[in-house]
Amino acid sequence: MPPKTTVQQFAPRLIAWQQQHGRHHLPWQVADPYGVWLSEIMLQQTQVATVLDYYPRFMAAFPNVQALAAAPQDAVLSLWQGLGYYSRARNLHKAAQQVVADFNGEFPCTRPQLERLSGVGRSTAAAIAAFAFGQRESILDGNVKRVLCRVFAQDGDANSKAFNDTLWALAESLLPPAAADMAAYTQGLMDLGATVCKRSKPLCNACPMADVCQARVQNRVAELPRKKAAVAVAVLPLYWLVLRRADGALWLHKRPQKGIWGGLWCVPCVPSLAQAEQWLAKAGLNLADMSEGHTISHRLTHRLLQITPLVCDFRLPENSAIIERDGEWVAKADLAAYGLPKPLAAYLAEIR
DNA sequence: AAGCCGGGGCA
DNA sequence: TGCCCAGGCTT
Repeated sequence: MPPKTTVQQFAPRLIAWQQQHGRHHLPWQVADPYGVWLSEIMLQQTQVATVLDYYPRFMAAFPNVQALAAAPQDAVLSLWQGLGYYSRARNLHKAAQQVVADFNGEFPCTRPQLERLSGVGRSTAAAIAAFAFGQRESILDGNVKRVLCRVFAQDGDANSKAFNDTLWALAESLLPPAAADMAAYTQGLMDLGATVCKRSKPLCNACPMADVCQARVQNRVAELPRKKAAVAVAVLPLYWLVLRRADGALWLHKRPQKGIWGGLWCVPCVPSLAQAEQWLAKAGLNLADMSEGHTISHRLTHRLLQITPLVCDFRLPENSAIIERDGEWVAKADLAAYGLPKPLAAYLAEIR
């Protein structure tokens, strides 16, 4: 049981702190639920600094939910290029169509209804409900978990449902009573975690909770929240078959919606030289036609891709089976309209 | 409950 | 290099 006084003081202190020291000029701090929703999706597992780069371009291209719903998926994915977790973009697009079709083009205002939208879970739904509609719903993201684990000295297995449920219950017990405070309160949770109660080197001297923070009292700030068990990083070889026409056009195909880089456009991609050979044979080519580029290391959260480009500058054989395949020649000038995996975009920029 | 999904910031 | 970030979906 957390100390009662700490629970009582949490919200008013946080709100006062946010108003004085929090962030107030982020471009998505608007009344428009569409803008709030877009920012929340972009900010999933992505830092503010990164989103600041993408959000304005996306809003300019799709200023409202109707525009987004009507766009082709590739237009959405190309604007998402480089942000990662591309299922977010696919779900975002789908959710826009849900809002238009199921909610008459108006965002729903309650958390349960918001959770029906693709890509919107409990925390994101709560954020939209709180920011755009003043609903008394609590978020629980990485920042909030860290703040709560410290202020209330919560020591548990971050992967366990039981511990997660405890944190949800704690978060809800802390909500301010007044709807009018929900925006500042919710923003305060995020701001405190991001700028003061940081993962490493937290600025406890600047923290409004310093005198009641149980982790601080117990001298356990550095050990809470407890780290998750480390995930093994698998090293995976990958070969890119870069087929380039004399005019510079590249052979690309749209990747399946599921799996890595889902829905993005990419050069053919195989895990072994044997499979590269098989693929090439169907296009009337073989490994001897390919020149090997330098290997690119691309690290994801849980895997390390070792990508070796195999490049062929060739004139397409008249009867090559490649023209029967699921893919197309893409002119250099048109590449910007195609969402590409980050390392491929970087590689293509490098070889021009 | 566990696995999957990108890319980047930071120490 | 390891860890984590305004998480959610699938199995």
